[in-house]
Amino acid sequence: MNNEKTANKNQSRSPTLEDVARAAGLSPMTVSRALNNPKVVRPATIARVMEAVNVTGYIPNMLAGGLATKRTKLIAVVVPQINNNMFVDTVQAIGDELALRGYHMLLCIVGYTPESETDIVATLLSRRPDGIVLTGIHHSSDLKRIILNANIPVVEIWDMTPTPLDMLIGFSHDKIGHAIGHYFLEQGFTRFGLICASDRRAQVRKKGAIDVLRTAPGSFIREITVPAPANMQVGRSGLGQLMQNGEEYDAIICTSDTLAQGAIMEAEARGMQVPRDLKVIGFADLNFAAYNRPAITTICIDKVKMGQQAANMLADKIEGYPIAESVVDMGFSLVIRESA
Amino acid sequence: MNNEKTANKNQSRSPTLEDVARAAGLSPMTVSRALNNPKVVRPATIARVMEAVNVTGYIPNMLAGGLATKRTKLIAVVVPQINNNMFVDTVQAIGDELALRGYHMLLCIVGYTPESETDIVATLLSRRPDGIVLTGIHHSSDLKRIILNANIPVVEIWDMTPTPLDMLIGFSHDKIGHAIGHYFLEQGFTRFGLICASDRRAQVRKKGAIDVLRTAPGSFIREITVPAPANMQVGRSGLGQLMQNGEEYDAIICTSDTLAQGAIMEAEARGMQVPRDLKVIGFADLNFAAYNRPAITTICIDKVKMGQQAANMLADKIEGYPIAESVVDMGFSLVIRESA
DNA sequence: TTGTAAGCGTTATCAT
DNA sequence: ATGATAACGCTTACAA
Repeated sequence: MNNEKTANKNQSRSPTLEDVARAAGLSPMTVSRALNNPKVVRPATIARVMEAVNVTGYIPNMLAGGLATKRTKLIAVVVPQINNNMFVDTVQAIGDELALRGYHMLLCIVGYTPESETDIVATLLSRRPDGIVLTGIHHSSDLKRIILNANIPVVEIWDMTPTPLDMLIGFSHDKIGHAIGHYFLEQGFTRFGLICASDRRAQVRKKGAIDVLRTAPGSFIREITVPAPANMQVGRSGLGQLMQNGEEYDAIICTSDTLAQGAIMEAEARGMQVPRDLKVIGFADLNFAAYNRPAITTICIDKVKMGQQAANMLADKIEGYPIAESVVDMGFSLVIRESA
Repeated sequence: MNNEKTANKNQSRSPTLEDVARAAGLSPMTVSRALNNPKVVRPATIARVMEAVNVTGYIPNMLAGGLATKRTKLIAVVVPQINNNMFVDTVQAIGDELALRGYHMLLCIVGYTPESETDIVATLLSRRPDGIVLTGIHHSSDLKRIILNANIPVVEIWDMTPTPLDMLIGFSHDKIGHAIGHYFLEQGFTRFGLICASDRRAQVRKKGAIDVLRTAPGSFIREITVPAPANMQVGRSGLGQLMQNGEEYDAIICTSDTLAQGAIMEAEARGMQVPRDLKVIGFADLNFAAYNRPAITTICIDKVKMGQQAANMLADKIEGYPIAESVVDMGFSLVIRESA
């Protein structure tokens, strides 16, 4: 009996290709082909393999597979946060779209000021993902080095630059700031308060707005930075600080809808009415913006589409399809509701 | 010159332990130890290794490592959705806590009615995660079989049963239903409408409430089921349907805050005022509930704590620490605000 | 403290 | 159409 290897193999060790092969009376290689490249194996053989797979309860080991093929069907996704409504739609869209394409999503939530984005990405790369999604375009040179060294497709999202690491889909925070500035200037306002999160992209939006607002003769501009991630409480105290010396404003520009919501609350707590006494504008068109009282005027970006396209750009590149545009500016739209 | 292997190795192939070993003049095994079990190697040797790691730009290959050790430092997380505010706090908490413990999170978003949860989990298991988080306690027998076969720790969340697959942290939907029922009965109401999502857990909450409401003499109860995932629009039309024949209600019970928000809007659109003319209660204490007008009375569960504990139970079990309680009922609290 | 050899479970490649 | 063999990059177990 030459089955010393067969003996005591029915442990809790999970079945391997070899176990399936033995059960089917085939070689492991044939089983592998039946599973991954069925068109090159005889239908009858495939049936035997499937039977054996069911009998054994075989589940492939993608660690071994990935090691051999250098393809993991894994995409790493790096975002600052998901529970503040900013990125969650995009993340879900990425996950959904990747699933359709047969990929899994390794999600890494790093906060707004990761001690070391480089180290985080390095551990992610140790899983040998087939591609990676990065939020934003500002990365350390170390990060750039290791990621280019990894030689995998990258999509940066939520920002805009003509020179991404690899591919990019996003929008221009600077242009958004300009649009907000012009919107208020056209209405003849001159006194502006800005509540800005201590987040690099938020600051660009703020700067863009200020650049425009400054062009108005006799304009009064006061800005304040609050810690990221933004929440309503921080928005309230932001407006409080802007008004602490009795300053009066025509309009308050907030770098997120969450801040805007807080600012509106604070304004009302101080006996003002929005928009009658004060205009407030937010950013991102978060899920509550349309239903707030007053409904929040804001900048809308298509977060779902951004996620879908990011996922597909990655999958396309991984699979060798041509990429029509590797830098995509999705644009944005001003959604005028009640608050401004 | 015995370096035929050394030659033409400076390709774009990413460096391996062997490359580092060669650069450091050590064996691969020593490099491995220096990296993973430094206390058994001489400090001077460690320094040489670190130097070589920097020079080569080495990033470990966890596929190979996991294949050898059968430990992946990967946790699979399965949730229905993240962009409806229901599960996102828990998911973020799981991810954050896992990161602290040195694990990565493989996130799988499956919707409320996955065609085949079993297949989805099977592909997840092919990554050989060290543990898995499942939302809910109702699984097919196939699913149970493959997951028990995989022989890894499992935590089920967001529900309650004395007999989980392995570990469990959640709360009782039935008890929540009861609590809501009693809350309204105590106020002497008799006419109830229920808007329930077509989601198994929501239906249990609904049933729990009805069981209590029925005990009131002369009670009038009307229920309606709306498709999951719930959104505000669906809540609006839900109330519309409940009232389409001119029925009048004292209170509307919604299986989520989102539905409640929609029901409130519809009530107001019909000229009613909440809570004066109609009470509305929701579920989950989603982020907007406290700030809605009127603020939504709801059931609060500690979603963050649930995620943290789920992550830690898993990591503890994986790492061999004892688990104090493998079934944790987190309870819930009734948050009385304005809407009911 | 460091090194050697074998094996983890796949697939690429070459034979048959 | 199927099989044998050698990687893939790491760690376990043992030896030195």
